[in-house]
Amino acid sequence: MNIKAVAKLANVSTATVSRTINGSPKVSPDTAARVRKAMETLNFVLNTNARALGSGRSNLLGLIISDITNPFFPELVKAFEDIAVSQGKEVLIANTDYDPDRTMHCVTRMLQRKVDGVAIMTSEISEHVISFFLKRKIPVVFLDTGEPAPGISRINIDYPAGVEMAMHYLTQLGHKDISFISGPLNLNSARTRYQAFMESSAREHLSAKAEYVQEGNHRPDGGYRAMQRILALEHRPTAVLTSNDLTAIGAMGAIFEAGLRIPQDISIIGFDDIQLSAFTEPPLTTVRIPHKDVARTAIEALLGTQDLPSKEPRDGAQYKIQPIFVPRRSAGPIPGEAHSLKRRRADRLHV
Amino acid sequence: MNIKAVAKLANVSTATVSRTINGSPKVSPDTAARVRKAMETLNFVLNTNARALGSGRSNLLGLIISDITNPFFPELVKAFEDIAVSQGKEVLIANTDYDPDRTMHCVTRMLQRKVDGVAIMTSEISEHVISFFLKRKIPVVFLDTGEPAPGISRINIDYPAGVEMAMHYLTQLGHKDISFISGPLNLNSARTRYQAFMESSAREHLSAKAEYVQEGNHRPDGGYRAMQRILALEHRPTAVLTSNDLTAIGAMGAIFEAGLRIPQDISIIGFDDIQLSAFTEPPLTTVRIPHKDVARTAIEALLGTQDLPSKEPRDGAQYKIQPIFVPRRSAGPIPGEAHSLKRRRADRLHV
DNA sequence: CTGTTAGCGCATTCAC
DNA sequence: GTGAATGCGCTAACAG
Repeated sequence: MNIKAVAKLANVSTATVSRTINGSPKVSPDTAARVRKAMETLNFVLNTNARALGSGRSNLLGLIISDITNPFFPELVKAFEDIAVSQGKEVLIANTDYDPDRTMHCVTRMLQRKVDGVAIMTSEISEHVISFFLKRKIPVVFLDTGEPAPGISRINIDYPAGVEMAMHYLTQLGHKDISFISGPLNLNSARTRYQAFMESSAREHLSAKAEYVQEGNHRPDGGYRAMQRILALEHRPTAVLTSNDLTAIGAMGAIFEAGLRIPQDISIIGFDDIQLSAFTEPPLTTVRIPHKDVARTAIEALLGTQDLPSKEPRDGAQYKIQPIFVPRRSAGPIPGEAHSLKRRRADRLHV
Repeated sequence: MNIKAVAKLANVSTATVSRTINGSPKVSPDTAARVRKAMETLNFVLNTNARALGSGRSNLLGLIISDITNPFFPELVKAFEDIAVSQGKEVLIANTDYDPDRTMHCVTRMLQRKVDGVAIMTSEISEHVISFFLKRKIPVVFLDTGEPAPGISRINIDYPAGVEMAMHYLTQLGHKDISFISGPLNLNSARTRYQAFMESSAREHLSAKAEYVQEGNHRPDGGYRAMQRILALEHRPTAVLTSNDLTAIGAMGAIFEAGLRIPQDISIIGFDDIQLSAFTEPPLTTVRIPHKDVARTAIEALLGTQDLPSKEPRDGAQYKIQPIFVPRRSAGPIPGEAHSLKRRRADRLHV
């Protein structure tokens, strides 16, 4: 059941079948119809491997992420996939699990399958690894860090701005002692957020005690443990900013277990705005990374201007994405002050 | 940079290169070494498309799921992928999004890429669709429903047992008025759990008021809304069982907003045991579906039926997986009773 | 508009 | 052990 069988049944050549499959305009409508009917009756399914081999194009877009288990990524993956499919592309996903060996394996897979482009959404990847793509002239788009270069575009999320929004919100509420629970500091992505916090903290002239910064692991258990350490401090902070929502959720558990209330006793703010954050108790105030924008931008960068309505440059483009502050109920005035919140807050079902 | 270039550099034929790549024992150690060195210096990467075309085998395992955004699935995907990779296979993932059209598209993708087997982890798929795989003798393993058949294995999670454990736990705590928030009842997977509840409810002689069962959507917002409806009832239940953890988390939000306490005023139990469930406040009592077992079993079923010489499709096996009850803190004695919990409960960091 | 032909890169008979 | 030759299913010139 290959193209030849279809050709025979439709009384045409394989070339004509191939043309109708690919929607070539130079096929007469009725032969096309005949071919389509033949495909139908034969239950013909195109062999993508053969097509890729023959044409050189795979119609595959690679997507490398750190850990599918972090809820931020599935949402990103879904958006990426939706847009890719709408552009006639497919997506090959690979998890690095923060492991260099495994990362190399992911890259090899991408190379083996001859992807038309790769979006690298984990910053834990060496420049050496990227060179594998560049040598083969495979477009690369990066999330998070660094400068654009020939053949490689960058999407930078404005972490400093995001952190600044959160910090400003807290200071406005009277907070002066603000803690930070970072991600694993051996990861670039986590360090970026950490540095943004340190800078913002200095800018606001806050007490930057070393013990106010605790390292987590971007998962709830790390946030839980880090928060326990913070709660054990002699001078406890009145607010905590976390490197991602999962960390915040873990931290909230530790706060409740200590018999404290959120936000009356301690305020907490997350980062990412995963779906669940609207449904924690209290709903989590957070800084949203607009994942649909990230996905759209990544695909735009990969495919260039031809296939998408926008007319951005293709090579070495740089995109900056602004996070969005989402005030919910986990952050409030400092204890003892009846500061009334002016800004509208989001509820569970809306923004 | 193909096999031919390697062959030339190593002074051998392409056949020999192919053999050393595939670890054929009939290659002399030192020619193999020479070939490997040549591959190294040329940065040779195998073209998987060509290999699949030439050999007929793709080394790809398909995995069809409903919605990557539901946290249960990433955990499953990860386990599946880990095991597949350890077996020298790769994984092609596809989301149906509960959409029949999109489901058909997923199946087509699998067929096009010539997968060696497919694990279908969504029950929303018609028998007609499966026939596409069976006709091509592609092994299929199903999660959730139905009987095994030639060429198709089934993994059944013992939902009735899981529901029974939860119900028994609640009745033991004195609960008689137990609500259920189902998933979307047009989905088989949701209906299965719903029916298990109804049967268990009848068995325990509980008040099976129609309004005690509310339909959700397996996402937090559905649980939230369904819970609001339940709380508006004149005779409010003392406990709620939900069709999955996400639903439970949404429901908890509604309970708190109504000014009620968990579990003092109302108990709640989830289903799945996603990672986050240990970190809700209070930690969610739930029924765990052991996703690693599911993944391992699925791959076993696929690989076991694959490389067999028989041309007739082998009869599919049937596997039954037992859920595990995970008592945490969201379920307690009925209001007003000082019933003390005998059983040990899991904390946030352990089981 | 349509057919013919020659690869794409690899696995796999067969010979040697 | 190794090499030469054939074909997997499709696309892409090039003719007509």
